[in-house]
Amino acid sequence: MNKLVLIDGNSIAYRAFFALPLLNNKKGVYTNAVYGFTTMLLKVLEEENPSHLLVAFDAGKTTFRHETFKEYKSGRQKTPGELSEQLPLMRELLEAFDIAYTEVKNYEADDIIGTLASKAEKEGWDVKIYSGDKDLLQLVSEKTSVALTKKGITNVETYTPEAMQERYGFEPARIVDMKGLMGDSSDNIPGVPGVGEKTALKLLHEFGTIEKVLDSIDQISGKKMKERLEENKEQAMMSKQLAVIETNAPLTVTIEDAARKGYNTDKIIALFKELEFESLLNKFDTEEEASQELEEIHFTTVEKEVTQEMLASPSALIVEVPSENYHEADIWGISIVNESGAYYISTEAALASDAFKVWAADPKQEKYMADTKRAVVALGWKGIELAGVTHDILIASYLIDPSAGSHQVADIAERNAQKKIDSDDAVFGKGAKRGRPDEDKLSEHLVRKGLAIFELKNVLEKKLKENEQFELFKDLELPLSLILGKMEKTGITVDTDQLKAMGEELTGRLQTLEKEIHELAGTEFNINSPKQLGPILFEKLGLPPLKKTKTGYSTSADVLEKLADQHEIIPKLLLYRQVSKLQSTYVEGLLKVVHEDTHKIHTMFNQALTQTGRLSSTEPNLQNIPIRLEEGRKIRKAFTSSDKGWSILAADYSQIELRVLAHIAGDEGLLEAFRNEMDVHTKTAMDVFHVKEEDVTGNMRRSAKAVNFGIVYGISDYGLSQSLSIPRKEAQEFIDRYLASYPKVRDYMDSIKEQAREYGYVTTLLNRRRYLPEITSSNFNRRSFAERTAMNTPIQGTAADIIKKAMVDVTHALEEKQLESRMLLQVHDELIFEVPEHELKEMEALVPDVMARTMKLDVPLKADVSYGDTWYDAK
DNA sequence: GCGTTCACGC
DNA sequence: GACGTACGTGAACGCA
Repeated sequence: MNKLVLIDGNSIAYRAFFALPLLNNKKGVYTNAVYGFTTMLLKVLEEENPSHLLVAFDAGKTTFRHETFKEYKSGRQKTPGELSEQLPLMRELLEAFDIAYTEVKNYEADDIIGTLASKAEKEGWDVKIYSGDKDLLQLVSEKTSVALTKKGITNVETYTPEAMQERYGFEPARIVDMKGLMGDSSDNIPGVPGVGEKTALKLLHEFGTIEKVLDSIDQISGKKMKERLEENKEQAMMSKQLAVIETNAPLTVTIEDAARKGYNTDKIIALFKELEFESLLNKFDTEEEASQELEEIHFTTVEKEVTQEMLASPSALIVEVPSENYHEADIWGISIVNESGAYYISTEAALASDAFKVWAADPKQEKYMADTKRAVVALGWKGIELAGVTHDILIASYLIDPSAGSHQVADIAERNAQKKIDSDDAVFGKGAKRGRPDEDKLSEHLVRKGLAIFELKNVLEKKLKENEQFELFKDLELPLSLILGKMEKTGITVDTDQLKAMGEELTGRLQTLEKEIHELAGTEFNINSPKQLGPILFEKLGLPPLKKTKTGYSTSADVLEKLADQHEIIPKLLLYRQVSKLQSTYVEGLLKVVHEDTHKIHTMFNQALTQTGRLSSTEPNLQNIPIRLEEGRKIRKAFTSSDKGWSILAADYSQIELRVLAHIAGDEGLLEAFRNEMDVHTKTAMDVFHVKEEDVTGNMRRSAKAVNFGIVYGISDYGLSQSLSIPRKEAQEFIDRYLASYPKVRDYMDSIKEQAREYGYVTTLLNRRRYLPEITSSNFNRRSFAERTAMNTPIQGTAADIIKKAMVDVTHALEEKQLESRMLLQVHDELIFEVPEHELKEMEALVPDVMARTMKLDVPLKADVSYGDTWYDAK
């Protein structure tokens, strides 16, 4: 059976354009709409596998509809230039795919689709239409279905006559009646003023068609509504007429012209390459990838003895640790590149060589690396010291542009030197397929990476200096990477018996809760599945669904909390969620990663990931161990010191972000609060609500705290309204009052946005940089997000700068004073140590002092400190 | 394997 | 009208 797919080209392009960030290729050509259109096209080809396929485009500005109504589509914002320049590219793409497309003067894409669909139906074909425009729904029939884009581009909702009935309660042809009543502001179709979707549906359900509605005006309730309908009879009829899709447009193409042909892979690859659609290329470019374009290289393979000649300074050094987790990990091989040559050294040869070990540990022997921490930790586990690293391209690349998705050698090379080398994934395979390649392939790849580093070092160093980021790189991030490596390798001791005991208790409670919940629900189901839980709460038990997700009902905690007193099951569900989170993520999750013999956990800090300069922590994440609820906080009892008689000491910055804000903005009110060591949320409440300290109520302080939180994290009025459960308008009022109270903060917010628009990026106190290309976006949401980011990043990023510097300073202080205490963790504004008893008093004074003095701001920095036997007790 | 939903921290 | 709202990581589910 023939199957014709018709795509509304302009509509899909429009959707794609707004759904995706403004991508462009190296030549500066915008590609996001073409990209989105392409992904949609590929999905259609794969899922529908149609025998016939055609893309319809709108032609020109005027259509036959303008004869009926000359204002048709007037007032519509003109298509952004960034989008219109992509339309020709879409045609190029369709030609490469050898897919039919057409446009017809005086007609819209809708009419072409309507005409072809009607012809195909008459031939008995199946038809499917893809668009973002609801008008097309009038074409739905037993033979024709319409897929409307929902969210993004490839996420569609398909309408059949049954689905129409379910959604609208009427047959497809009534869509035009609905539009006749409602109008359509985007097409400038007037309809009947005051009638929206709800009223239109009500009227149509009652009377059937627009004509019948207008014939029965006297039966309609509401004086105002009667008047409106009476006054706008003609306008309504005209609006309906405008909405009707022409199914007999004069076409030059026939449905047979839409027959699919095989496409030309070479053309597609060439176009994808030009547009830089890397991810899509893989689908077509299976064989070609290989090393054919790579430059020729020469190197020496060392299986036995490492000679002095190979160990020059400076050298690029690759220590290949291929597994994601580098603790106690295999090293596949080593390469060294320097003035004397390029060498691949087998791991065995290197580790057996005293010369190599001495060179590696010699701080005077300069090394350039990519991901120093990975190598330092992996070598550290094998008892080999590494020092003298003076450049790390991973860190340099991250500082130059944290938003660059990958900082792998191959990607850095491509971005910064147009130098082509294979990615690790291409050489080693990824996921389940990853494995050690044969020795020739491995050695060549490692040497290529070494050569790339040797070249890239100069390029990146130059960029860092241009950006005034060289000090940030050299004095902060590079030393920090070694410090982090040491912390990771040291690890933190976990009392597994304690964890296991907690696990058993939690299991018991979960079983009881599960039984109770099933009884209250009257049926057994998987409580962990929102998909199963939703229908039970909102259908079976009849609770009101307050929020929806794209796949069904939302059952998140904030929804459940609002329903807490409506059904006994709700508090039990909330408790179940809380307990099962503790069980799965924290008890079971942590036990899985505790080292059997040492009882230690070794996390990995990612130093080159966040857009703000913060660290992140994985396998496990030790930056989100529970603290707010007592129940969860007990997990911290399992984190202990590694030696008897030692303590866990924690020091955390007090309100570091707000202090940074006070400093950057120079706002007297805020500065005063900190200089006088006031409770900053109370102070904010006083200033925002214009009351005396003693008149600040709990609620005022709570609101003030939420606003401060919002300022620190850059949330929107929407975000604030969510956190305070108040209408968005009130949230906006809070923000306005805040800014009125702190005028210098308002000035800062304005000037930082201006700076972002002018330079395209914002910076922190230590010149960390974040680019914000969307600050000039014509899309409100994109632009707003970029603006909030512009305001927030200097605050959060400077706070990150400060604690990172404190870590370097503390490390130096520990060395200088020859203390045995060890730094174990960083949690954004907090440092955790293990401390022997005889150093406790000294550390208690030293750490907060170093933290406070690490940077001089216009406000004092303050750190609080505490200690105890476990992390729990350090409170 | 991958996307979605939920929940933890700052 | 689009559209989705601070940043991260991880677990479980359910689809492919």
